[in-house]
Amino acid sequence: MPTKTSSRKGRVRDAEKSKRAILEAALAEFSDRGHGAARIDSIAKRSGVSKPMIYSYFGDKDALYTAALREAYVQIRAREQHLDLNGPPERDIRSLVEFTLEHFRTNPWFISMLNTENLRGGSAIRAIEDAADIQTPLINQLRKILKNGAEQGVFRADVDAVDIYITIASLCYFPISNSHTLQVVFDRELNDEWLRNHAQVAADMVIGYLRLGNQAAETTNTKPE
Amino acid sequence: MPTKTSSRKGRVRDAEKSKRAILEAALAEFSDRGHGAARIDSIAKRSGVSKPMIYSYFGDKDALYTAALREAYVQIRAREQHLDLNGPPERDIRSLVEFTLEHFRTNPWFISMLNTENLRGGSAIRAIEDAADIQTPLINQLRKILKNGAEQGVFRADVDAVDIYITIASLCYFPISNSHTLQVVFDRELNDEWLRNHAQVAADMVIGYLRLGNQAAETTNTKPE
Amino acid sequence: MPTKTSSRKGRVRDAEKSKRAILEAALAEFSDRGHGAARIDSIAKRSGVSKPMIYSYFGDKDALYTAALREAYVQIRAREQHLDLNGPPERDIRSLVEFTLEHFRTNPWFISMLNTENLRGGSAIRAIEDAADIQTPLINQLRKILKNGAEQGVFRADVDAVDIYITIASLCYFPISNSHTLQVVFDRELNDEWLRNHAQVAADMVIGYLRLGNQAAETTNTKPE
Amino acid sequence: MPTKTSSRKGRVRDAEKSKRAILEAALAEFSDRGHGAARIDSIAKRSGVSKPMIYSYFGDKDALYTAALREAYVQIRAREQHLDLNGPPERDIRSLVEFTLEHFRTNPWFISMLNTENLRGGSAIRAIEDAADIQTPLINQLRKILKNGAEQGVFRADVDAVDIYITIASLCYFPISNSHTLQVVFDRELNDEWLRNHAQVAADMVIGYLRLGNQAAETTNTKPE
DNA sequence: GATGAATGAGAGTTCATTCAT
DNA sequence: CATGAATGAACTCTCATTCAT
Repeated sequence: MPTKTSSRKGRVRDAEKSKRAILEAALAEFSDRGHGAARIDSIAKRSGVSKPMIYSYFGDKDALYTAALREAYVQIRAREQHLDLNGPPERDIRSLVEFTLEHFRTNPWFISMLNTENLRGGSAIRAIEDAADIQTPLINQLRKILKNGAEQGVFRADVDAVDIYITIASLCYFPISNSHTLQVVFDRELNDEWLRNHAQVAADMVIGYLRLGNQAAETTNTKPE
Repeated sequence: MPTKTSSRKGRVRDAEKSKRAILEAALAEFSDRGHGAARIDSIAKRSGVSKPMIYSYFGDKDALYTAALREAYVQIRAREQHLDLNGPPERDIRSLVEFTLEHFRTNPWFISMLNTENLRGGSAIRAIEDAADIQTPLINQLRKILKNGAEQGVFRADVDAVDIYITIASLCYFPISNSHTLQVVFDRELNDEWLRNHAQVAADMVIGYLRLGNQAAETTNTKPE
Repeated sequence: MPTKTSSRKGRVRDAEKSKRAILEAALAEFSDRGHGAARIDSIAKRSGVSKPMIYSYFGDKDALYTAALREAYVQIRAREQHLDLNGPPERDIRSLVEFTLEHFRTNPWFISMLNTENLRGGSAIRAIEDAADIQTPLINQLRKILKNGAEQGVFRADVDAVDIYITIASLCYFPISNSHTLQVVFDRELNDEWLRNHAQVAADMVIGYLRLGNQAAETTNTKPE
Repeated sequence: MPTKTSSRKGRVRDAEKSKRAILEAALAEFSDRGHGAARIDSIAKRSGVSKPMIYSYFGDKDALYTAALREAYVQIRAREQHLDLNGPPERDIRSLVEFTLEHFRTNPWFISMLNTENLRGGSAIRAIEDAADIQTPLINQLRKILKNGAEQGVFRADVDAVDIYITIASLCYFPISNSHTLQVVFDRELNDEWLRNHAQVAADMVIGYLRLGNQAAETTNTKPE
């Protein structure tokens, strides 16, 4: 990684630096405005790099969008690396839920990118070769917690980490991703306080479900006669 | 192509018919492709109405989009009218969750519209005057169930219907709205079977949370010291 | 063919008229500058029709180019309709040669289009469905003359009209199509006088070849031992 | 990739080598794609020389094109040097025609360059100072043959070598340069066999014209009364 | 009132050419 | 010198919107 100093006038002449600048600008632009409304011109301005460089480095708008989507996962993963949970299992689940919600709350561009991509049918994520490798580390943390909980006899053992992660993500993602419509339709402010409280509700739900002896779950997980 | 009558009432009905056709075409187009990629031309073709008519009836693209968003709520509300729950509260919650998930699964255009609108910052939904009035009837059903449950002593009484509805919606919405990315990142198919099972898990969670004597909730709903 | 009168300001609002204007402008532009250097903007200006109409009517630049190429053949064919030869066969051949050269000389855009197309590998002409139908009427005239000549015993009977036409076209086309390079390389002006004389030389050559009893031709048409 | 020597001569030779590489790449590119579609980038890649070098050596695209056009003549002249005819005049004319057609057939880039240049109006060829000096040696061969033929009494003496050369070139050039359109319009394959036969027809025509006592020529080479 | 015809404004993309190391 | 990095200018093509019959 050669750290060439940048020349006067802001023109970089350092391919790696320019690529990074473009990628970050693209991520910002695509998450701000979505794929359709994003403008290559705007990405050029945001990044301080001219349009032809963007095309030279990334190909076309779709390829740049795909790269930005990948970058969204890469960045979110990096931010998740700091989490390390070592408390009692129930405590850890609660922390994980809190972290997840806070994570989404403070990185709304990630939600934007995911929503944009899902609206577009997932073609870009499917084009990312290492997409499965890129999956959030949260899932690994969760796996560990569930294992510990089961070994300690506080959690049931018949649950799948991915399934549980999806419920946690659901509870943390939706109120943020859909806050605009929810606030208008329910005439209620989903502010930080509400979200903090919601995290506790979500944690309660998940923990309640994970506990052993939750007879409701056991009897109803199969369709009632 | 019904012969246009020249009577005043005939004209009026024709205008209404055109408006409806446009609205439905717009809803289809906007939910299919999002706001940015939606084409007025395509809406004209889908509806069989000429573009100038569209402009004369609705103003411009944004206004048409707003009307289509409103129409999305109106249609989804209509589809929800059929639900009427009268069983025991826990059973009713489960049915409500099942219905909600099924509802989202079979009306993906609604999810598309909501995601599109939230990505755009909610300006359109805020421009809909009667947005609060068109809120989903599900919330009313839920209110009734919670009241019954509390009166019958099976549910706690300190919960808010909107809050609970949001958790239900979260659990039912996210795995569908984000299915493309989830499937790739977790390399797992979120097919109908998975969703059916997920509905049970979601119901278990919500019911577990609503039950009286849920100690986890009691001890953790307040911030830890 | 509705001949709607044009409105003020030159805006035509007559699809057929606009199409014709575009086609003629395109033919002029493509023959003036070749495919690569032709500008849609310029065609818009030449035709008095806006760019979007061009795209709406013809698709894209390549399709427009193909249409212009076809138009070149159509127009040249129309101009050739006037020729009707009824003299003695030798006289008719000479007239045909003179006409052909004059034809190329006064319609240089046709040569430009053909050269452009051949440089491009012929993809457009192959895309024209009725290209074979469009072939120059000169060939039919020639066929008639050759038949008469053979019947009257002045021409040999073993020649093919297409082959002969190609030699006539060669002799008439090349000195015009390549006049720029020829003039510089041979430092000689290929002006109208030269061309007029050249037509006689060409006619002499062809007639000489067609005559019966041309022993040289007979003995050499097969490779010598 | 020969190690560059640091000696003066080595440098010079490297520069020459680069120039040659560029010239050949440019000739290939310009004849492959025409002036408009030729890419400096592609020439850089083909030649293995960087773009700034190309500009430093040749100036700009047009200058490079001009140099490539000159190179085309130089190369074609070199290839023509091998021809040396010493047979009887009629035989030599036939050989010259055969050689010319074969020459065009096997060096289609030359035809491409000439057509491109003529489409562009000849500005580049006029800018080549020594263009008249690089004229094809074929003309000199022809001059010699005509002189011999006249002296031996087999050819008329009143013909001009350039004029005759142009007719020969016409007959050999056109069926190759225009093969794409001819094949489609006449639905006939102008393959190597056809071309071989065509060379004999062409030779017959020219020889017939050159022979003494060609009465048709005598009576018609002057304007008819 | 209804619509085919029309376009201004702007988007993505390309390429000859130059900069700066 | 030699070259990877960079861009201004221009081109093709699109689309929301309006005109004129």
